Amino acid sequence: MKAAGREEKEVFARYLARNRLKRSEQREVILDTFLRSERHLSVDDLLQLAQKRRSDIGRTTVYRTLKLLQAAGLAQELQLQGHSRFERDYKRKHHDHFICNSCGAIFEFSNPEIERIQDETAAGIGFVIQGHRHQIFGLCRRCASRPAQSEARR
Amino acid sequence: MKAAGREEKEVFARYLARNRLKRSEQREVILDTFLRSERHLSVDDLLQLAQKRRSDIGRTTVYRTLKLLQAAGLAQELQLQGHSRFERDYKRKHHDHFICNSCGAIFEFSNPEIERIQDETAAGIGFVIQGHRHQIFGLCRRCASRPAQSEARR
DNA sequence: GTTCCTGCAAATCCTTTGCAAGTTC
DNA sequence: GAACTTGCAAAGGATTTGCAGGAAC
Repeated sequence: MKAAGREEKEVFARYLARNRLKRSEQREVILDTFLRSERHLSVDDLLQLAQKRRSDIGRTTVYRTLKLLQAAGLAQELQLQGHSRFERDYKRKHHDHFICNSCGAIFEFSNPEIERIQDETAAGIGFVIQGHRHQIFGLCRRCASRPAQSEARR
Repeated sequence: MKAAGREEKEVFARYLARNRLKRSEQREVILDTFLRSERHLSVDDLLQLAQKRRSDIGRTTVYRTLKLLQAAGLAQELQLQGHSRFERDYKRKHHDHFICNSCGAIFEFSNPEIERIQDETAAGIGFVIQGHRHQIFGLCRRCASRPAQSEARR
């Protein structure tokens, strides 16, 4: 696989150009790593994966690059309980999350009905929606069926 | 007003007894302050209000007491963007929140339809719901109507 | 008296910032 | 060469923990 997220890379390049920022190998490695991962990555996950490819990448750069990716509309931050995770955001339709308290797995879901009700409720009180966060915690099928076993990995 | 949350105070007393914990004036002041406030308090809000009544109450004690209140089912933590706020939880029906990005105001709402859809969606993937968080960010009616004015207070 | 509480200071955890050296344009 | 990046170390902010003295039971 060579073209992992070609479109996103172009978007990023344009974003950098538009803001008179420079490309760098670190940024490219981080973005490519981010795009190749399907999971919902924590900063540490991303740092470790990126370091496999270029061991001198610093945590600071990962933080900074993630900020850029968010600004460019490529990544979205998921603020969970104590920490954050990041997921791809480019051309993805809006969705919410189920999060397993036991194994940490994250499942996405979306429901237009819920969105509609939200919009209507907001309109009812004159509230202008700019964003929202809808997370459902509990046990995934696997963890629910094998009760008191492994604890969270977080 | 004398009986602010009499029921909750009893619940707390029972919680302490059941866990072989002791009562203290600090805990009582903090709980009473918490119960008298209608707002969604931050730790600092609560600390300041409590200190008006007993100036030597420490921030640490507020944190610790809030933990107890949550364990006793009296308070619930609302994890917002960077910080947390706490609201009463005893015998309150479940609800979600609209949060104004500009003035920080918090409005509650609840909608059984949304809950139902959540439950059904969860059932569909064998997910056992233990809790959820549904927050909608944006501008409240007041802030939406007077555009670029005051910034968040947070 | 024993056990629990409290406040302070120190320690954590996660994230951001200052800065000197290295890169990109 | 000017402007931007990087990694490190230090700084921040929120919350937790260790501990000695004080209160509750």
